[in-house]
Amino acid sequence: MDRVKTEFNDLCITEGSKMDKRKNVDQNEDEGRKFISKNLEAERKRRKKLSDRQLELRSLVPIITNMTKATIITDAITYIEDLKKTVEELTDQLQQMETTCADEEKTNSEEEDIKKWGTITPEVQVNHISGTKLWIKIVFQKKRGSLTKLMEAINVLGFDLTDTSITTSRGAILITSSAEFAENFHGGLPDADQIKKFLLEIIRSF
Amino acid sequence: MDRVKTEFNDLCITEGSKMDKRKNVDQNEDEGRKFISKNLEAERKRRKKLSDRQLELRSLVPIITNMTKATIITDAITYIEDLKKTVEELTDQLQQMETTCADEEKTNSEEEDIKKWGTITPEVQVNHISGTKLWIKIVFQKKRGSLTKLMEAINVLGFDLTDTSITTSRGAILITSSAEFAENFHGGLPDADQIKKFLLEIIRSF
DNA sequence: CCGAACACGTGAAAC
DNA sequence: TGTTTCACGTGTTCG
Repeated sequence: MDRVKTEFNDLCITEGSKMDKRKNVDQNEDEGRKFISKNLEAERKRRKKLSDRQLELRSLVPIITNMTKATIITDAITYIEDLKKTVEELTDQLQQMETTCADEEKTNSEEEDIKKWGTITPEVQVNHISGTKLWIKIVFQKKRGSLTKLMEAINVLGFDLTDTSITTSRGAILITSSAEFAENFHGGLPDADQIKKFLLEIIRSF
Repeated sequence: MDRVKTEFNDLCITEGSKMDKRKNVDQNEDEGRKFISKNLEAERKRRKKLSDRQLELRSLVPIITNMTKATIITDAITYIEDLKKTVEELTDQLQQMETTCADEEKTNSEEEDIKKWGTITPEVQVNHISGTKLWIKIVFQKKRGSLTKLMEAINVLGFDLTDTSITTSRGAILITSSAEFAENFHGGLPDADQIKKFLLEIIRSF
């Protein structure tokens, strides 16, 4: 693959088109005399250095379409562009990841803040969703049998809890639930505010 | 900064050291005649192309220590190395992120597997921990009022649930809880296996 | 003046 | 064959 080193070290005499601009010509002889340019070796060195650099660059680039000098640079360019692109994509993904995980940790910390309150202020939220469906959130300080009593009370109200989540921590209980009003229950659907007051009364009675 | 374009388009005649290896020399004249090499323009074009490539490469690299050709390539090399490094770091970070988040998602997927069973096989686990403390795990298919009834049953047994976690999903209920036997309850502490059978009976009665 | 960097034209080899 | 790519030596410019 490597080209044969040309051993062409013949002389080269330049001739000006109009004026004789020659500087390093041997004044004594017009005849072909051996003359070496001053910067011959320097130029050789420079060329070698440049060649080495290009070789090094080529070794870094994974895909090489052609060994030629121009294509080496082209491949390097495309490679750099690819790398830039991947870096962008990765940073985007990582940022998304961080934001999502940050949200989760945020809720966690919020919960922990609630836990650290020590004594919980009772809280009841009742939201009417649609038809016989309600969304309930209850927070209260746990006591002996309080959860069972609350369940009984809810059952007395004529509700059934669906998709319930109950979290207890350090003596506090947080309940969020979708509640559905039992159709076969006697009496009409109570008002959301009524339910709220009723539940709050029960919790406070604990 | 740009070097002045040398308008040196003078002719160049090469002279062999011993033998005359000239090929394209005008045979009629030994005197300096205008002679153009065949691939003169081609070479010019090639050089221009190469120069353009290098210019393009230089435009991509952000930090440039020197305008010289060799340093351009060197800077490109260091830039590529930096990009590689950042890509590695980012992939590592992202992998860590994914693994940590994967754990959370794993539990989720496990739950989802449970959800997909469609019909749940009732399951009760009761483990004696210490003294009056038990650990209970209950899985069963939800029905109207089943949760309340279970709570009542547990209350009847003389237990209070502490640190309870109730998860409901697609009609299935999973309860894990630390249960404490009420001291003031009449009768002795039942056997764990007895409790288990009792709870299982209740669940099956739903 | 010297060293570094460059564009140039050229011959030769490779495809 | 011709086209392309390369290394070479050189003149020139700039610091």
